[in-house]
Amino acid sequence: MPEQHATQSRDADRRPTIYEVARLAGVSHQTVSRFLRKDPTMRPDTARRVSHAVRELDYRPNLAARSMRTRRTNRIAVILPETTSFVPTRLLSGAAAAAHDAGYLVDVVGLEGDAAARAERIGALLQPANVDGILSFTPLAENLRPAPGAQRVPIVVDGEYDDNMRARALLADAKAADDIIGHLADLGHRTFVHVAGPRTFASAVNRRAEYEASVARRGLVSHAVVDGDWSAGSGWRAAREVIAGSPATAVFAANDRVAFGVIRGLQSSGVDVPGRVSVFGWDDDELGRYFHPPLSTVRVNRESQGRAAFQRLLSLLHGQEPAAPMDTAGLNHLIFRDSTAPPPAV
Amino acid sequence: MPEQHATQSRDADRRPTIYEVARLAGVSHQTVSRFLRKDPTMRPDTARRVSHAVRELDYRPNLAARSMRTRRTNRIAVILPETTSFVPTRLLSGAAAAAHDAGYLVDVVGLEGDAAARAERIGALLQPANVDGILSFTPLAENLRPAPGAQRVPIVVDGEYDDNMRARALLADAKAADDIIGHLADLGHRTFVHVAGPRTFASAVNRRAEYEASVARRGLVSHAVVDGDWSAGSGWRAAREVIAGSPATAVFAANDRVAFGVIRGLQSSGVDVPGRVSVFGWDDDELGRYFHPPLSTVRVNRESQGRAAFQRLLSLLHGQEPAAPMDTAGLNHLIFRDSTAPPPAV
DNA sequence: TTGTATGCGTTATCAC
DNA sequence: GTGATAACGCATACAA
Repeated sequence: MPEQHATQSRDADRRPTIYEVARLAGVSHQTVSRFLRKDPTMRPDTARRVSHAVRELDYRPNLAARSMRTRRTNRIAVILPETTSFVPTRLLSGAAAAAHDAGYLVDVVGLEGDAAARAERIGALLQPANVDGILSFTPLAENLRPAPGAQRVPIVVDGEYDDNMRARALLADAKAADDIIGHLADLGHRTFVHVAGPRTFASAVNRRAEYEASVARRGLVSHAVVDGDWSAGSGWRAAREVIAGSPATAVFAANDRVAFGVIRGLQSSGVDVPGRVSVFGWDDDELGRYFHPPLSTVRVNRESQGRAAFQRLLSLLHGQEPAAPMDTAGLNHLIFRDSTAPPPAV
Repeated sequence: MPEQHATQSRDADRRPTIYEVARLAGVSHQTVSRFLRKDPTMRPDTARRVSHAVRELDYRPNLAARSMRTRRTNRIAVILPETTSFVPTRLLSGAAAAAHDAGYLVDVVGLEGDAAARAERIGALLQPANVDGILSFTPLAENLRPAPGAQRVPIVVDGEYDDNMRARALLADAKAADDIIGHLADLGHRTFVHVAGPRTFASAVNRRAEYEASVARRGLVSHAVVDGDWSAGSGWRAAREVIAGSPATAVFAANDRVAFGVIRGLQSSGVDVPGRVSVFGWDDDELGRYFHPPLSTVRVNRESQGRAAFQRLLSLLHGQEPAAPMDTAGLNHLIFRDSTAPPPAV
């Protein structure tokens, strides 16, 4: 026999539903639903009664039930790169904060070590019924891309251009990378090395591409591009194995951590920084100010980059095209300190 | 008129449900449900037909519907400290990976700047109907603690002892902090300074408490405890304003980043490290190996700490008491490098 | 071994 | 302005 919602008291260990609220307020559950949806066609008096009952029972909506009916989850999934040792935390913070502000919950999904069971679970998660949108901070493998015919969940991959070649962070990144090379060239440098980040990071891939493009455009020489992994160790090794003793006089490091390793590696090889080799970092890690020498770098507002990424997703969710390319100024900002100087006189 | 699930074709832009699968496989939706739940009482032939239909339609379960019926969400919420500039990422990675392995999805919630709307949303999220458990990496304010009479969602606050005074990570932390003081005391140090982390981090609070307890136990002198914020800057300021010129000969920094600031701050004041003052860090940040001098520190496996935190939550979810205090060895490991040495001869 | 009926908590539709 | 009723997709109880 179907339980009568409004007449029978429910188990004590269960959260109240709109039926309990309705009973207490002396209205129908429907009216409670209206109240929760802030329906303006309610008599103020009724609203007050309902409101009181809601507080009295400390009612909280059941999100699953709501989502089942509305076909909206108010959730987004954020996909993180598989490198367990390095999470783009500012990006995540920014995106999560923006998502929360917009009323969205955030599911985080790591892509590390895809056990079959986890892959299946993630596959389920990324369905339209389970999540409204996907924000990825790592390039998506084919298996996660939308299936051919399937209707797709809106996806934004941070660090990839959209169909109209608009991606604020990317344009800013490209410009900054180009500016770095330009700055070093202006100082007189001709031969460069880039210590790159892992290819699972869109930012690393794009930075590397722009480095190569910029050097080529300017008729300079790229002595080498060394694969790195964001670690100081990779910078250290690049310094000792590739840079020291090479004709390169300027190094563009994928980030400050790598730059730190490069500097220390060069110093350990008796190579003066910046007397013999200049080093440029990226991220404006606070530590850079305390390095010896203080590190030239790029200040990136990753928080707002994360927020911007979510905003792009939000536009998609609203069915709008992402807004026109946003103002890119102020996102990245070059900071010149003592790790860069003119190359030694020939 | 109620739509007949099995007879009528549904909108093309909707994911298939078990009804579609059932129709294609020529069975009832119930049988499909059995298949998905891996019910062993199925005839292999039937299972094969269903399995085929599932793949054919690329069926994925609707998590909301499932959770509404089962009263389990298979989700946990992870609460992060409000400091937007610093997310305990390894902890998060470890916890998220463990959660995913156990079949749980992870919702991240930041506690930063609680606008009313966000607070409400978070309040909703943390209901039993919406999440099976809560894992917090920050001490919980009263407003988030379970209401008096309300049945509660299992909560684990990493860095807080449980009712039986068991918390693997904590015990390990306390031991390591005590070991640091012991090591420095063995070297001959008598007067100490601790540069602490922010009080919104349980780890910082506990580390500080253990520092004070250990110094007192050993009859040593704590010249000062300086409030810091995990930043190199806070270490730098502590060094120049408090440590340099003080009688302290040993500094226990809340983490490596702070330690780096302390070292550079001391050096900038003409104080030799470790000749005049020894500095001990915490975290074994890779950069510490490249510091000048290389940094003595504590290797912490934050990944496994995160995993352990989730395991404690999982025990609660299974209705078990958390297992007996786990082996604490191997979680923290002191690393002695050149930033610590005997104090200057008196 | 498989099928039928029903409820989970919410919102949408349509009466009144 | 408010109420009755029907789905949403799935899993459980029970019947066959």
